[in-house]
Amino acid sequence: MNEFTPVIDFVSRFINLTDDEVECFAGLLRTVKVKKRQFTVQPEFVCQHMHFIAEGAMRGYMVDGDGNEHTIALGIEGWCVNDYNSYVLQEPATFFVEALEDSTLIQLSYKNEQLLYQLIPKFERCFRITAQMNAASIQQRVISNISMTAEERYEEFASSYPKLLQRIPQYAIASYLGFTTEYLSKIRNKKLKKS
Amino acid sequence: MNEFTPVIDFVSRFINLTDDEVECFAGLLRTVKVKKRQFTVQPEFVCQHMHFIAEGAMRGYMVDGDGNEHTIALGIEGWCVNDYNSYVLQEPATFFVEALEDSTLIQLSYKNEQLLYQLIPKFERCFRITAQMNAASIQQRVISNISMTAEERYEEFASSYPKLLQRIPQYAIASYLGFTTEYLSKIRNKKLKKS
DNA sequence: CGCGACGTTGATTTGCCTCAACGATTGTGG
DNA sequence: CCACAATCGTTGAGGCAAATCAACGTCGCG
Repeated sequence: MNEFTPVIDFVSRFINLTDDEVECFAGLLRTVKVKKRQFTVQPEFVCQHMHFIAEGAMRGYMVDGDGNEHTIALGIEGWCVNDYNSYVLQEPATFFVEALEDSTLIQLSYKNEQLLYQLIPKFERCFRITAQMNAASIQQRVISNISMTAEERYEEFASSYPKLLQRIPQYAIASYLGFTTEYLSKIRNKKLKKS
Repeated sequence: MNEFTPVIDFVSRFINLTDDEVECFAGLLRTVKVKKRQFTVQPEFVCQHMHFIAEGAMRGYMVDGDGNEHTIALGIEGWCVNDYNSYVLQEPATFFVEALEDSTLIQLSYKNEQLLYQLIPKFERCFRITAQMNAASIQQRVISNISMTAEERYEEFASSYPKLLQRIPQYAIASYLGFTTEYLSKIRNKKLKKS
């Protein structure tokens, strides 16, 4: 039981690790604390680390030509929020990742990830499975975006992620679901009247 | 050079295989031919295979409560179209995958994929990389959906996938981009007048 | 040939955006 | 510790992008 327990528990859902392997893995990790509003990823900079959220909440978003923000990803404890394109291909990032609260992150550098595959090859398996599950869940989001109205997407979000609904600010949820904060406000208002 | 060359070339972009390994891999593959309008995936049935398109075109789509079709994925030679959720988790599928043309597919069964990981562990790496790239590209689609207008999405699609624009029927493209065929028709009309 | 699949066009409607103004809350410097 | 600003959410009026509905032309195919 140590600072890295959350990640080790997560990984253990996909592969079994010996005590030695756990120690080796932990040796490649680092804990970092970030303050609310601090960035872990910024456009133009190559994303050097995966950040597993041990405590706190993060948000990934882009800013379009009209200055509108669009939330690409949201996450709390147990999730990773990252510009995968940038990290995987080691190219400059195209969007921001920002802390919504003071947070504790467990970071694995790109270099150490490559080292990890050499030292303990079964981690390829672990990250294959998580990447596949991740792809599947993003595909779900595409389906929601193209097939549901704003109100339906809000309903789905509210029932799928009640915890996020409480903790994440409205503007982040609205831009995640693809509409404006004003419209979100109207949806909520409408719901209240119904019940 | 044989029937499986397209897949082997694809895989070789990510990992190096010896001749023995190529032979072993090929032993786990099968070629199937499907006719236009034939399904390779259907709701309620667990998706048992990955299908690499050697020749032809495929389309994944769902039908919503109002009977409207929504295209989730499109693919031609060199792509895979699948219900990843169903395949990865071995759960019943939630949408259809259908041939848009008479097609030749190279299939790898779920069982054989697991076997492959035991026989040649570096395939974990290959599928990790493809899954990560897949996740990154679906994430791009989410960004387009939430940040661009219908017309802009059509423009982006047309310039990114000129080949698909020629080969894929309009109704499939429209429902892929998240609008109606009528509206797509109007966008095209407008473009013609401009030039 | 005749039917079904596919695309087009026009009239009307609507879901959601834009803009603007206004409380409530949080944070910050004097 | 208060004043003032910034952040965040709400409300309303008006506008536009895209949907809906309906009718029609065209092609390919059984």
